[in-house]
This record gives sequence, C-alpha cells and structure tokens, in this order.
Amino acid sequence: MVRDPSSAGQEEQDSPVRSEPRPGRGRRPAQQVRSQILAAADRLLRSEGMAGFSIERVAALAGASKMTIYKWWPTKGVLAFEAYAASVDDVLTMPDTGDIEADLTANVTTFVRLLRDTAAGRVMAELIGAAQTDPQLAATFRRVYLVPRRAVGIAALQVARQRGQIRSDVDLEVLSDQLWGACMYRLMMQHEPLTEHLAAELVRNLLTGVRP
Amino acid sequence: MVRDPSSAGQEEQDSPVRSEPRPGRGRRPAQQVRSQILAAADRLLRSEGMAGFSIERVAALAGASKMTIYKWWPTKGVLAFEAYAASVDDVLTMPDTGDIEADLTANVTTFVRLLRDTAAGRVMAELIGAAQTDPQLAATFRRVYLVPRRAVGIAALQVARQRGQIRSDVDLEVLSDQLWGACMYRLMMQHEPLTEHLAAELVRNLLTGVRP
Amino acid sequence: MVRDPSSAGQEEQDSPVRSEPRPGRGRRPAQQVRSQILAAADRLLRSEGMAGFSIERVAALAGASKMTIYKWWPTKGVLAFEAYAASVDDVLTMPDTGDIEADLTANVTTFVRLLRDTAAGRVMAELIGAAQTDPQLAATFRRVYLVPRRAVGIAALQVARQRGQIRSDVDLEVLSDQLWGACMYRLMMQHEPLTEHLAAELVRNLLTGVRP
Amino acid sequence: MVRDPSSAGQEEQDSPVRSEPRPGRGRRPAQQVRSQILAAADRLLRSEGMAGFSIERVAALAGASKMTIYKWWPTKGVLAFEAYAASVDDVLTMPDTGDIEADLTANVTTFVRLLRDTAAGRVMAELIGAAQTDPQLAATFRRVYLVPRRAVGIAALQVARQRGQIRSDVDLEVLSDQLWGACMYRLMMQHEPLTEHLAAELVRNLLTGVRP
DNA sequence: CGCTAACCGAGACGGTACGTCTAGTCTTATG
DNA sequence: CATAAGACTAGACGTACCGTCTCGGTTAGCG
Repeated sequence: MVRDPSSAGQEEQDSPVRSEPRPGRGRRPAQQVRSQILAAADRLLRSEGMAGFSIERVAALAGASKMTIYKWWPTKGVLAFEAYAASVDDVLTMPDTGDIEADLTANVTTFVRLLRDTAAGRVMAELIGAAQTDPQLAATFRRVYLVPRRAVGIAALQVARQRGQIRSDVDLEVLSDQLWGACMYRLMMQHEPLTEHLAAELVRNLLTGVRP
Repeated sequence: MVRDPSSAGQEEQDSPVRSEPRPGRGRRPAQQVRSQILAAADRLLRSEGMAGFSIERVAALAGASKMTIYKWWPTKGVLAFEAYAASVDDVLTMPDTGDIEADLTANVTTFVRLLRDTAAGRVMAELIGAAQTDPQLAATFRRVYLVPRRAVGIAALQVARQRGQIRSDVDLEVLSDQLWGACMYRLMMQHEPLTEHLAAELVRNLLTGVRP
Repeated sequence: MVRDPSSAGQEEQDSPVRSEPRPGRGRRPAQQVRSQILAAADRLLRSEGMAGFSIERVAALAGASKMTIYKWWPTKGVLAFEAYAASVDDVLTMPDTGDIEADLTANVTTFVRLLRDTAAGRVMAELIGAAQTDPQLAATFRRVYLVPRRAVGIAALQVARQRGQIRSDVDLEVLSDQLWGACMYRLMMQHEPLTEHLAAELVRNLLTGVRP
Repeated sequence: MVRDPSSAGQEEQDSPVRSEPRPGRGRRPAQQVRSQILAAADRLLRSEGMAGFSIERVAALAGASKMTIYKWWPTKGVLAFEAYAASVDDVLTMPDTGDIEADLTANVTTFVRLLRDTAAGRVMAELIGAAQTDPQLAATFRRVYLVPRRAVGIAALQVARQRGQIRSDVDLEVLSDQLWGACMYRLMMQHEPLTEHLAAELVRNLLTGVRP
C-alpha cells in the first residue's frame, strides 16, 4: 500500500571528491535543483517535524539558495507538504468485494494503521496544524491531498448506494467525514488511540446504526 | 471597543506628587498581573489570531515583563489557550428531553453554530493547529477543554444507553468522535461548510444507520 | 475556567549533559558587549578593509547578535569608524617653537607618515570613501574626527597670524585645506606618493609663495 | 563647456518594421548594446547615485543581460565611471592670457562651480569613494580622468614657470594638488562650502604666499 | 546564399549580507 | 524578593545583488 518513502533520496549526491571544475555556482537544471530541495525538505521534515523545519535549513541541507526556494514555494508549509507528498505514494485503495461493510472496514483499518504506524501520521497532523495559519498550505493540502482521497471514498459509497446498500437520502459527504474525519480527529487530538477496533466501530455504527 | 488597557495606561507621567522617575516597576499583586496578561493575550488572539500572536506583543500590550509571562506559562500556545479559555464560558449544555436524537441534534447544532458563527471556531482551530508542534499546549488543551466537554457528551450517551436507546455494545468514545469530532474535522479542513444540515445528518446517520 | 497553568511545565526534560549554566544567552553588561563588538570590528577592519567588512561578520567575530549591533550603530560605516576611532589615539600634536614654517612642516610630515606608514591611511581612505554614500558616517566622521583635528591646525595658524607671521586677510580655513587636505587628496587618489618632500613643499609654497 | 548627453538618447525602441514578438533576443551589434548599457547606467547613476547603482538594475534598464555587462566591465564601479565619462565632455579649458593668477583663478573657479552646481560633483565624489575599495575603478579613474586633467593644469603651470612667473624650484605636482586637490577635498568632506572665494584664495595664497 | 558559430536576452543558480523579528535567558533597579 | 524593563544570543525571516552559468534564439559572416 504505502510505498517506500525512502526512494526520494535517489539522486544521491556528494561524491566526496568533487572533482568537477565548478561545484555550485551558475545555473543548474531546474528539475535537479527542485528534487534536491524536495529531498532535503523531506529529510528534515521527517527528522525534526514542522518544529525545526525552516527554509533556511532546507536551503543549507539541499545546498541551494534561499532565493531559489522562495521562487518556487510560497511558504514553508507548502514546501513541507510538497516535499512530503513527493516522497510518498500512499495509495489507499478501496477494495470492492460487494460487501460494503467489509470494504469500508478494510480501508479505514489501513488508514488507521497508516496514521498510527508510519511517519505519515505525525507529518500530516503537523501539516494540517500549520495550515491553520497558512492559507496557502491549507489550499494546497485540500487540492492535492484531501479532495482526491475523499473522492475515492465517496465514489465507493456512491457505488454502494446504487447497489441499494445505503439509503438514497444519505449525504455521503457527511458520511465520509464520520469515517475518515473521525480518524483524523483522533490523530490530531490524541485523546484516544488509533486502533483497529476504532476502524471497525466507525463503520459498524454508521451502517447498522446505534439503536438497538 | 473593549478597552481598559487598564493599568497599562498607568505610566502616569508627571503626577506631580510622584517624583520618582520609574513609574511601574516593583512588585505587584500576582493576580492583578496575571489577569492583565490574560486580558491582553485574549485581545491579541482575537484580533490577530495565532499568527501575529507572540509573547513579546502580549507583554507590551499588558505592560508586563516577558520574564513574568515565562514564569507562568511554558509556551505561547498555552498562554493563548488559557487567555481564550478564561474569556469564554461557552457551556454547551446537553438537553435531556428523553428523545436522544432530538437532544443530540440540538447539542451538535449549537456546537456547529458556535464553531461557525463566533470567534471560537477560528481560535480553536488555530490552537489545535499550534498544539501539533507544542506538546504542552496539546496536553493542556486535552485536560482543560477536550476531556470535560467530551465527558458531557458521553455522559448523555450513557444515559441514553441505560434507557435502551443505544445498543449496549456500542463504544461511546467512538460514537462521540463521529459526532463532535467530525465537526472539528470540517472546522479544520474547511473542505465543506459547517451547517445545520450537517449536525442533523451526523446524528441521524448514527442513530438510524445508513442501510435502507 | 482554567486552572493551574503551572502543572503544564511538568514534563521536564533536562538533558543531563548540559550542566553548564548556559554559555552565551541572556543579558550581559552593555559595556562589555560594546567593547567586544568594537574590538572585533576593529580587527576585521584592519585585516580586510571596508570590503569584507560586514555587520554579519562582526557579529560572528564578536560572538554578538546582529540585533545588538543594529541597536547601537546605525550603519556599518559608523560602526567601522567608531571601532577604528576607539582603537587609536593618534594625537597629532602641533609643536609651537615660534617658527611657523618649521612647526607646520613638522606636523604635516608626521601626518604624511601616519597616512603612508600605518594602517590609518588605508582605513581612513576607505571610511571617507564609504561616507560618500553613507550620510550618517559622513556626519560622524566630520564631527568626531575632522572638526577637532582641523581645529588644532587652524588654532596654530591663528597664533601665527597674531604674531604677524601670516597676513591678516588670509582665510585660514582655505589655508588648512591646502595643507592637510592636499595630503588627503593624495591618499585617496594615489596618483603621487606621500613623501616628506611633499610635506615640506606644501608648507613652503604657501608661506613663501611660488612667485620668484 | 560641458554637455552633450547626445548619444545617450539613442535607444530607438520600436522601429515599426520589426513585428516579431521577441524584441531583443539574438545577436545585436556590439556598439548598439554597449551604448544602451552606458546610457542606462548613466541614467541610473544620475538618478540614484552609487547607492542604488547595481549591475542588476542597469541590465534591467538597458534590456541587456548581466553576462554582457560582465564581459565588458570588470566591476560596477568601472561601469558607472565609463557611463558617466561617456555622457559628459567637460573640457575644463585653461585660458592663457599671460596673467597666471587670472588664468588659474578662472580655471579653478570654473572647476569649483562644476563640482558645486552640476551633477558632476556628487557623481565624482561617489566614484572616488567607490574607488577606495575598487582598485580597477581607481586605476581607470586615474588613467582616464585624473591624469589627463592634471596634465592640462600642470602644462599651464610649466608655461608660467618658463615665463618666469613661478620659481623654478617649485614642484608643480604638489602645487597642482594644492589647487584642484584642495577643491576635491572640500567636495568629499563637505566641511566647508565650495565657493568662488575659495577658488580665488587657493590661487592667491600660493602665488603671493601667506606671509606679510 | 545558406549554414554555422559567435553572440545576445533572459534569468536561474549558489552565495553573502542586508535589516527585522521573535524566542527565550539573564541582569539591573525598583518598590 | 517578585517585578518591570529591557539587553542580550540565537537564528529565521524575506529581499537584494553579486558573479557564474545554461538555455534558446538570432544574426553575421564564412564558405
């Protein structure tokens, strides 16, 4: 599922010899610079979190100029997000067995584990945290991350509704927030742990209803 | 509007009696200083949000010393939270008519309106955002705000369960996060608006279940 | 509402390693900091000249913060000048033997040697150079250095005039510029060397006149 | 005397023939590029002085590439100087009436007025200022400006000496610095104004001597 | 007269320094 | 002795230039 965030470090740099005539100055291919910056930002983000994440340090780590970073990323939040997004490929697939409860439970369980067991949880929580005072990051996060992933879940719910497994008058947007949104809420508030039990209960409560 | 920068205005230059050059130095009653600081912090928090909120500015506004602030509050996040908490008294009462759906809908609707229509929404979102990189704030927020308010909701759910309106095997903690947590998620992500429709649907989905 | 902000600080961390009471932070005696900065600035100015002189490097050398420097010196030119001025004590005494030609020649010769043989020459030239685009430095330089030193020379000329050694209708300001100003001109243009011959000729031309 | 900024105005934008969307790319006649750069540099130098004069801005103003500028001028000081030199033609003629005092006074007076009443004064002061930390500019300034102009003055003094108006043992180099150098000194230090009185006194002091 | 090499504009790039801001620590003097 | 005042270090902020270098394009001039 989640995919190896390490591969971001591919363009491995630093032959310690540095025999090239000119090391740093002058123009370099934009894509090479971009990916070095993103790789450095990702490394920094994972090792120190958003606290301790600064454009200054990313520039130093990447061997890049601050100006270059400012040209391409409007705020440090956006940089952090893009660095993180570029390094992961967490495809939360939505299985389709025809049993909506099983499918949802499987997906939400995977989501819960992703948030709990990988760096993704902490990173996303901090990014959303930063987005509260960084509108550019908020917009980017919604556009690049939130909307596409919500779409996957809602699409599955729509299929289930067409199959008659969900009432036709249910607002699937709301339903979606009661599944994955509740997980995110636990991630950010940390008042209760993210468990597989949680995932199962989230789905069951909604499908069956909590009335006797 | 608010005013009373109270004793901040004390630097009575030339009261002809007091010939000492230093106006405000020396020991003052702790409670007076504390409340002046909290008042200034609250004013600043409401006018500029967490961006633009700094201990430096609070100290200047309150006519207090930074040292004093650091003695009482470990981080600016904690200060902001306590300042905000001290200024509000938003008791979200939980009605008890015996009809759990109506009671929950009323409560969640009020909660949605609070988040949407008052400063509380933005302030809380920013505080939770800051808490992602401020463990002290996170702990304080959970202890002082989250846990007591969750307790109110869960207590009502427990009553309903004892009355046989909710199945006995339902995890009320999870249920709680699917109601109020989903609201908070919308508040922070802003992908969809906070509406009365949302409040009603959150409750209905869970009580009735979404199956036909 | 809130309560006990103190307990928030419980999670006390203390890496047990750092037992030092803190090396650098916090307030230090102003005069100590000032003199450390001036000493560092003087060292830098002498070793690299005004090119290579930057507030950033002075701060690093002095172990001081840039903020502190900006609080006390308006421009780097002024800082460089004060650093230099604080480190020298070049009293160009004006002998008074009664023989105005001998006295002037002695003084101007000393001045020429100062400009030619010590760091003073290069430093002053670069400071005056910087003053051309730094009004604050220009003003400071005039006030602290130029005016007092001109006064010494002009005072000696006035004495000579009262003794009848200089015509009463001679503008001593102009005369002064033809002596020391001409030296400064050679210092800055470097079109001809600064020699003892120059000093003697400057004086002789003016006292005797160049007519046969 | 002065002027002819003539060739500065050459930048023919929009010859209506060229309809291509790209105006400036590709090879262009070297001389056209050079003069556009010099014109832009001169404009910038006069409007903002050496502070605010940067190769970056000249390039932008001239529609030229920084690379092109660096190919032809080693430092921004040299560029500024050549730009200024190319725009003026201030021939300070030396009259020859046979009366050396009158001739010198006329010339020095004109010089004083040039420094005081035209942009030349400020520009030259700033160029000499910049030259203190720019050896290339210093060398260029001496070679192109200083030496030729000094030669004119010294030649006139030599003629006067041959006519017996100046003693044969007078060092004309020194004498020259006591005339025009003293003016430059006032220009740069600004401790006293540049006046016609100054010009007359400079000459009289030297020719007559200041002794009674 | 067409091809190609020299040249140009545009501007990205690594750096250095700018001047400002805040966090958090520490000192002094007051009351 | 707790406080106000505020000086101090540390370090990030976002901007401006420097001088180098790459790219895509244009013309000049050679063949």
